[in-house]
This record gives sequence, structure tokens and C-alpha cells, in this order.
Amino acid sequence: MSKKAERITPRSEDYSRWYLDVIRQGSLAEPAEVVKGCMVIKPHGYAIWEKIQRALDDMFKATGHQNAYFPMLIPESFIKKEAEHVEGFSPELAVVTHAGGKELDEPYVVRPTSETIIGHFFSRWIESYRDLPLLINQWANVMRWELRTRMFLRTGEFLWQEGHTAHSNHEEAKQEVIRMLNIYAKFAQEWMAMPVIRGLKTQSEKFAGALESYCIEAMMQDGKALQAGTSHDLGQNFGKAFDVKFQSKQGSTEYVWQTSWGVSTRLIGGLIMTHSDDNGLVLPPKLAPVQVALVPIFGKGADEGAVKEAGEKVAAGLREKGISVVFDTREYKPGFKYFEWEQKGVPIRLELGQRDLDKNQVMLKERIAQGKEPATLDGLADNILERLDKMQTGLLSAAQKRLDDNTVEVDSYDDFREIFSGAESKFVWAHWDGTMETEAKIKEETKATIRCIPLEGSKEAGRCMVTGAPSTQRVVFAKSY
RNA sequence: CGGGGCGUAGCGCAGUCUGGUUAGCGCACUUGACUGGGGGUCAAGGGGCCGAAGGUUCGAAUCCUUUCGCCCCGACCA
Repeated sequence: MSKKAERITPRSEDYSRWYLDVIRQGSLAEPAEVVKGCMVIKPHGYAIWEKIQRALDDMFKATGHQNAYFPMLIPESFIKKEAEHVEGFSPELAVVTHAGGKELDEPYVVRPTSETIIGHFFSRWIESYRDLPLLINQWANVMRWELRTRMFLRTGEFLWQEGHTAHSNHEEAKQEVIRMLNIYAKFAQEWMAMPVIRGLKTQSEKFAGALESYCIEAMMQDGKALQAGTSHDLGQNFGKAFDVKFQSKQGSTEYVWQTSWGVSTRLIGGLIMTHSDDNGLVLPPKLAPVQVALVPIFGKGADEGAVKEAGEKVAAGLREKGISVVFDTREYKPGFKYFEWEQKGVPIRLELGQRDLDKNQVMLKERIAQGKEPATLDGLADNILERLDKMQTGLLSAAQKRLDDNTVEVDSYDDFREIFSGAESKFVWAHWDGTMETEAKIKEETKATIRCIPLEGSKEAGRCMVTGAPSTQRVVFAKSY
């Protein structure tokens, strides 16, 4: 029995345990313990977040958004200004009541999201239609005192990006909502290799204070859904609550139309649960902080200096082509390093020893391939770039296949209940009558929720599987995280 | 808040039921030698307020009371 078998729990037995093991062994994060419900993101985990940040930030900038920063503490009265918002967030607020050695006149809440304080400043920044649209993004931490937390998926404090925009008319705001939703979907597919369903949240699942919330939903390896990103049409709700007005071309005074949209460190959880296997983390090359781990082999008959020198040269050659390489010269045995890099999800491992030097080659092992093979040093970088590219698309198609294989259309509620009777989950496309009562009944009886009213797929009409009332299109049900 | 686990070395745990040498094991760590192509071997070391506070006792990791915290499963949510 190998050590790895002792350490990693097969996902079939206990998915949750497997997930935590991958995080721990991949050295991504650990529970903060001393801070309830929070986690410490370790360097390797944070490096993945930085890759995500950079990619998204480029996309935001390319669509005309600017980064800004707003305070972490929000006057309690701000939160109370929008009725639905306060109702939705009150239960999970952390509140600062004392500072400077005395009780504060008005408590501050630690931001759970920044619509309110940004609304306050928008009202000062916006005066004319010429100031619109105002397209702002903030990279920040937020805090929500959740009842139950899970590493990366739901932590007391988490890192995210929240976009906040103001527009002169509803139509333009709606376009922004969909534009950003599409950017999220594109990022999920092209960078994370994680296919998603875009859709509209039901009224009971929407953001507190929004008119409508859109989302991208991804399927994890156990068939459960993960809400991976959201984009909200806030209408004039916050505009009215914070008096964000502008003078139109015609001279009238109007409230702005706002949007907000965000993705969080939850994406890392999604990444883990989408691709990883029983050997640990698997990262899509585009988001892997280390794309190539080069392991030198020093042994009997090896000229250590020559191997080191050759290794440096190989690493430099790859870096020149934009490949991120770690030349791992630490004083550990090669086998130890192999396992470590594998658990950290490094896409490609190279081994370089005297034998290889003699043959002008390295040994190459892909993270998800079986064996290893020799690769000549001539044109190595191009070889690797091609492989990384292939791995990226390979991961996406594997995830897409899993999504397709676990997606079904269902017309009878009996069949529906059967699917969700055990611990398993699938994406079930079924007709629903559009009422909150039916939605609640289904959730109560099966634990499955409406993930979204999908934008994709056919829009054929039908009859609700529960009540038989008419339905204009199928909606997506699943158990979720 | 309900249900279930658990706090003993950096990590993972045994010991607790049935109190009794100097509190133990694996991994990790340090030093040295041999090693080195899939988690090395041998030898020698370092590291503990047994979660906290009270109590019972000649004697407490162990029994009693109180308390703090963590993890997992539900209800709430990105």
C-alpha cells in the first residue's frame, strides 16, 4: 500500500473528505482555526488567485472598467437604506461597535458587499448624463457571518471582485449585466476549463436588492452545482436609496440605473472540484502558477555540476517562451518531489539526469497522463507549449463531457424525485410553473433547487412537472453547494 | 440552532472506559554516513502547561463540574 493511497480518500467514498485532502496536500489553504469560519490562503493557493485576478482584470479593463477602492467599514445606517438589502444581509453581518477605546455613536458593519457605500459615493460623483456610464470595479475582501462554512466555497471572509456600474437608462444597464455575465462565462470556459450554464436566478434566489440576478452555474464531479459568478440588474433600487441622480440631456433629474457583478475565491473551489483526481490537484495550464517542474537527478556517476548547469539552461529556455518553471534543486529525493508537484497540480514535470544529458533529452510526464517519455532538448519549449495547450482544451472537453453525461431532461415528477433520492445530483432540465410555491415544494421534497432559468438551450413550451400548469421553457434543477 | 465527531509535539493519532514509573507512536524536523530515474536506509538528536478553569484524590491526560474552541452533516448563503 503506497503512502498516497493512505493519504488520499477516493472521491467515491467521501467527496467532501477528498476535496479537503486535495486542498491540504496541494498546499492551497488551511482553516484559520483561531478565526471562526475563515481560512488562510497559502502561497500556492494565492498564486492561483493572482492568475485569476490578472486574467479577469484584463477583461474588465478591455471593456472600459476602472479599478477603485472603498472602505471596508460601512455605517450601519447605509445597510438599512435599501429594504430588501437589509433583510437579506442582516443575519450575516459582523458589526464594529467599539473603536479608540470607546463605544461608537453609530456602529460600522464589516462590508458583506459594497453596493451601499459605493452608492453613497456614486451620488457624489455623478451629476450629469456626461458622467455616465460609470464603470467601476473593486478587488477586495468581504465578510459574511455564515452559519456553515466550507473551504473556498463559503468562508467567513473571502476575496472577490465586485463591479459596480451606473447608467443613464435601464436598457444600457441590462446590456452591461449580460455583457459581464458573458465575460464570466468566457473566463470560466477559456481559463478555468470549466463549462458553465448561464441563466437567470428565480426571484427567491436573486441578490437581496436586485431586480434580477443572472449567474453562471458549473457542475462539480459529484454532479452538484456551484454558482460560480453573478451579475445583477439593480434597477434604480440603490439609486433611490442613496440618491444617485443625474441631469439628463433634456434637463430632467433622474435616478441612475445600476448593476453589480462579482466572482470570488470560490472559483478556486470550483477549479479544484472540476478537475482534480485522486492524486491531488489538477490545474488548467493557463491558471497554473507553476507550469513546469524540472527535477534534477543527482546520482552515481552523475556530474552534479553539469546536471545543474544543464537544468538552469533548460529552465531559462522555457522561461524565454513565457513558460513558468521551477527548477527544483531542493535536497529531497526525486520521488518525493514528483509526488509533491503532482499534488500541487503542476501540468508538466521534467526529469533531468546524467542519462538524459548524454542523450540530449529530458524525461517528460504530464499530470494526467500515465507514463513518462523522453523529449529532446531541441525545440523543447515549443513541444511543451503545444502540450500545455492540448491539456487546457483536454480538460475543458472532459469537463464538458461530464456535464453532458450528467444532464437530463425530465418530464415526470416521479422520475425527478428518483434522480434526487440519494446523495447524487445531476443537472435536470424540467418544466416549472414559475411559482415560488412549487419551487419551495420541490426544494423541500428533494433538496434540489432551481439553479437558473437558462439562457442557452431550447425554449420549447411545456407543462410543469408538479402542477401541470403551462411553462414557457425548461429550467435547470440540481443540488448545490 | 439541531445532529455527530474531536481538542495530547509542527501534522496525524494512541493512551481516557478500569487514576499510579520519567506521557507514547507514525510522519515531519536537526546532525552524520551511505544514497539518489516514483514518497530512501542506518545511527544519534531536538521538540509537550495532555484546550482552559475549578473540584475529588496520597496521586489526574484519565473521574466530576463549568467553560472555550475546532471539524463534519442539515437549515441560511458567493
